[in-house]
Amino acid sequence: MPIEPTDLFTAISHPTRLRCLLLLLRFEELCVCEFTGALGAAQPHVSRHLAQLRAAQLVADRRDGLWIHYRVHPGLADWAWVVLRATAAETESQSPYQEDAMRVAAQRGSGPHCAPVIGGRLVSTSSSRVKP
Amino acid sequence: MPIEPTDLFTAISHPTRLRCLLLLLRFEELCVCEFTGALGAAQPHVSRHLAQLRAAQLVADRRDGLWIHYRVHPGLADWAWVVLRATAAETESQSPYQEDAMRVAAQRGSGPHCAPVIGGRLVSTSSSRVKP
DNA sequence: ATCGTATATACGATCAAACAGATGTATTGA
DNA sequence: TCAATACATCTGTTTGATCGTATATACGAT
Repeated sequence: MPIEPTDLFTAISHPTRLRCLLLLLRFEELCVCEFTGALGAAQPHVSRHLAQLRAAQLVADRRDGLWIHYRVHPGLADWAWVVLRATAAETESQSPYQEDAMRVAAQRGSGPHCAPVIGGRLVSTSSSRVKP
Repeated sequence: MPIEPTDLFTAISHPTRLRCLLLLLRFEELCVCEFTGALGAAQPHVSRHLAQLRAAQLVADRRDGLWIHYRVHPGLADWAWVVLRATAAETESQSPYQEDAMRVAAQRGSGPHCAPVIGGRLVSTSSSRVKP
C-alpha cells in the first residue's frame, strides 16, 4: 500500500525526523549512534523518531551485529522521492542540515564511529574495522 | 524570509489544509464558500485552517465585496512549488482530492457559487454576475 | 441605522504528540 | 556463564493541535 501524502508530511514535519531522513539521502546508510552524534540528541530520542519513520515505511533497518543501520526505504514511491530530493537540495547549505552532514563526515573520518570498547580496547567486528 | 521546510510540512500534514492547497493548485483562486462546499466541512473549520496557511505564508487572500478569495502565495519558494506539484500529480486521480476538484467544477457550472440571496432574489455584485 | 450574508476569531473541551528518564532486549567477547 | 554495548520500548507527564460552538467583524443593500 502506497504512503498517504498526509502521512509523509506528518513524518517529516518534525525537525528530528526530517534531519534524520535528509542525512539518509546523503549518506545512504547510517547507524543510530551516527544520528545521535550528528544531531547532538539523546539516544532514546533518536530511536523513538526512527521508529516512527520505520512505522511510516519511510526507512528500512538492517541489523549488523550490535549495530542497526538505517536507509531510505527501497520501496519509497517516486513522488515521495521527488519531495525529499527537492527538500534536500534546498537545505544542503542551510543550518542545521549542513552541519549535520559535516558531523557525520567528521565522525567517519576519525576511525570507526561507534566501535565497542571492551576492557579499554577497541574490538573489531564484521562491519567495523579498526585501523592497524 | 523563506519558509522553513518543517513549517511547510506541518502546514500540509493536515488533511483539510492539504486539500485546500491542492485545490488552489488546480483552480488558481477560490473563495471560502467554495472550499466548504468542496470539502463538505463547516465554515469555521475551513476558515481556521485557511488562517494557518495564511500565517505560514503559503496562501494569499484578496477581499472582493463580501467574499475573500484565496490563492497560492505568489512569493512561494521554488522548492515548495516542486513539493506541491509532485503531490498534486500524485493525488489528482485519488480520493478525496479528485472529488474535491469535481465538486468545485460542478458548483461553478451551476451559476454563481455563493451569490447572496436577499429577499429571495439573487443580487449582483462586482465579481459575481447573475445569468440573465 | 439596521438587516442579512460571508468570513474570522474566541472560548472551552478533548485528544494526540513529544519529552526525559528508566528499563528491557539483543548481541558479542571473555 | 557474565559483563559490556547498541538500541528499543515503556512510563508518567506536559505541551500543543484540533474540534464544535458561539460570537465578532466586515461589507452591501435597504
